[in-house]
Amino acid sequence: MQHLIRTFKGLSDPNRIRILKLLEIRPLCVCELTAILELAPSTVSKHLSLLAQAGLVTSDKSGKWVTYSLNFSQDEPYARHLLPLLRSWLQDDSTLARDRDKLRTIKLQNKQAG
Amino acid sequence: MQHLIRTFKGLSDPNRIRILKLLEIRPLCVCELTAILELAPSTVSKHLSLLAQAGLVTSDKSGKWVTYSLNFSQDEPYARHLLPLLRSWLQDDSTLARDRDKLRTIKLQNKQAG
DNA sequence: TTTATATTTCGTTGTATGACGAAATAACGA
DNA sequence: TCGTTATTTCGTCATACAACGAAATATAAA
Repeated sequence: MQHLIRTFKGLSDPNRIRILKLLEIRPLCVCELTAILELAPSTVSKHLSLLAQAGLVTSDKSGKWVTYSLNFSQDEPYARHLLPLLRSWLQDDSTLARDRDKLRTIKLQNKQAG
Repeated sequence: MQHLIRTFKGLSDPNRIRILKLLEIRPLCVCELTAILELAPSTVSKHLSLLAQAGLVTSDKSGKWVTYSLNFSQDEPYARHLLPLLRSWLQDDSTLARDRDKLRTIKLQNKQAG
């Protein structure tokens, strides 16, 4: 029960939904998400930590960056069922569309910087 | 977005999950749920109000009683997809099993009283 | 009509949550 | 090494939420 509650709580915040909808596109590091959401890095990190505890995302550290991805693992049946539903929902949301636009810009900046 | 958040918040409390899992068995009035959950009637009423706002349940007043049911209406796609998932989950939870037992007892009491 | 039952609304209280900034930790680059 | 960048942890603050009891409303029963 507790884990299911944690999972639903993970899905119960608009900024966490924005994060999950961005991770549908590709895995992202905290700094990319921070730039798109325009929240403090500590805030984004906290959200990601909650999503990880809920089993909705996994993290992978490589060098300076911690990359977060959607978690479709067998070990997390709740996430495994809910993430595909979430993918099918909110396809016309304007905030999420703007976030996707911002992701494209940020990607470009990264390529220029790298 | 807001409605999806409301729906997930509706699912983010253990007592509301208990209510939904009881409504899987049959529609129930506030007083039956109050007796099973052993919470104040005002608390149960508040939970049901939140669940109704989330589109997860509907209410039907007849005489003294207000009966709540799971909402599988076309108008509520989130509930329509999430309630069947919830039905498939938590099948071995001991608190929920005790709640189901209590429902059987309460039903008997009602029959004796009526 | 009066009483009892069912439900909701309102006000209060303690706890949980989301936001931030400051500071600690880790790894890269000059 | 030293500074920069990325990330997390900690402390704080304002708001949201779950619980209760008291009171208001509505219906049934005596």
